[in-house]
Amino acid sequence: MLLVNTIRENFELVLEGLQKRNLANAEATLHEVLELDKKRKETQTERDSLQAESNAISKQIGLLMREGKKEEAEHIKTRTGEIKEQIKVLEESYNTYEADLRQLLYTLPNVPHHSVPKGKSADDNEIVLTHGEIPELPASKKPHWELIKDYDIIDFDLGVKITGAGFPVYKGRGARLQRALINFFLDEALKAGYMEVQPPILVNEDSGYGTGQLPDKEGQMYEATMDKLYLIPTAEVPITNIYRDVILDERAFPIKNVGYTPCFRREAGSWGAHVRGLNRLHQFDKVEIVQIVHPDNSYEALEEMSAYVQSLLQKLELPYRVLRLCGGDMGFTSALTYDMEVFSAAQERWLEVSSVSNFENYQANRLKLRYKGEDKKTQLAHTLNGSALALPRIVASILENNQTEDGIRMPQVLVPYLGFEWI
RNA sequence: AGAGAGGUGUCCGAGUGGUUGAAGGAGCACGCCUGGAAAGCGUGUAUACCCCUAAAGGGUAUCGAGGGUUCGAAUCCCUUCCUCUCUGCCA
Repeated sequence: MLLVNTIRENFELVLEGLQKRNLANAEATLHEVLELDKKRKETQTERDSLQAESNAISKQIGLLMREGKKEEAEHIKTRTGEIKEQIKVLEESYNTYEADLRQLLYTLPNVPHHSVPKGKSADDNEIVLTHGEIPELPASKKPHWELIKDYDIIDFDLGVKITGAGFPVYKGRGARLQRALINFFLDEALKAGYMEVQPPILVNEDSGYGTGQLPDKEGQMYEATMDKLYLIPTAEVPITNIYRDVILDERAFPIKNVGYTPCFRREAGSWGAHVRGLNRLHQFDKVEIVQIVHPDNSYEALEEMSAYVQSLLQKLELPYRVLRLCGGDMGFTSALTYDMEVFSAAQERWLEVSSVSNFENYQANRLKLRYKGEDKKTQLAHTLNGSALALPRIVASILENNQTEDGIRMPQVLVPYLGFEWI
């Protein structure tokens, strides 16, 4: 959530930023925010002074009662009646202003970093770099959805039987590959200084609001309606919410957490020609990294996270590219996002396997995640997160890129985790 | 799931309607004391919003959350969440 103060003090910058996201009516909305905030303040000032008067009278009554001057006390009481009426009216309009303001702020996405390119869709994303050789595959090359059948390692039909489409069953070496990747990712993160956490994979409403899945995106999440809980779409939700309503000591920075969780996404209406096999699932595994840092260091942290994710891809010997997302393609809450895409050589497509974002204080504002520095002032922290990594597309590209006439070669770095070199 | 107890500031802990943002203690910070430290003494030690601001200062709200009674609520009533103990069930 954007800060009203930021909007007031940097109106032009905020406006420019929102326009980069192609937000309709940005200027009018920002003016409305300031107007509502002004009314809110005026109402509060009025309400508070009446409340102060009322409190003073009550105090006086207390004193009179103690002195036994009952009649005088009764007399003063009559004055409080009308004050209370007025307070009630003001209170109501204050609440309305505040609710409207909040409602409006929820509709405003984060202001993009100045380096974010303009653009409307994924086509306008900027390719920052491309790394690695695209493998030459035998003429008999197959996409992963055929390979998994040939080698009987991932079974979509079984998943349909048990649950439904998009819930595959991993079997044998397929299951072991999953487990190896999870362990590899977690171990690497530990080496990079992250603390491992195992959060719940069901979250409550407050957590949904904290990281911005709610309101408006409940359609993306599976909901346990009886208990009003949501299955997480990403570990970002529970891990970042660990720090909801927290005031950190500045010395605790940087906070680096890593967690493995399954992720659940309804993906309503997003199925099409390009989502065969492992390209899009309702349930998938992901290792997520989260950092909470001092505002001065968040872009440094973003670069560090980007480099870290790239190091994983390099170790897995996968060709990849890094994109800087344009204003039109960036997530609602992000200020700057790098997407990492691996080349899956049989599909001949780039697949997004990680998205690393700096949210600056946008999430922190909703989360009330603050820190206290040497000057004893409490200020909003900056939050970042990234996938490191999402498994299914990594699996897809490993299978496709490493296929040979004799089987599928596993990346060397995974062999100690797998206990085998070939599928 | 049933019965009971309870949720107060960083922590422990008092407080059953009237200058209570909240006694007392611990911790922490700063200062004094000391050769240095401990002890001791002193001062300070929440958050949000608003007013006024150069600074200082002032106001409102917050004692799990929400609502109610009252001139006035940490204290009374209702709803709800959570924790603990016992019983039941169970990986």
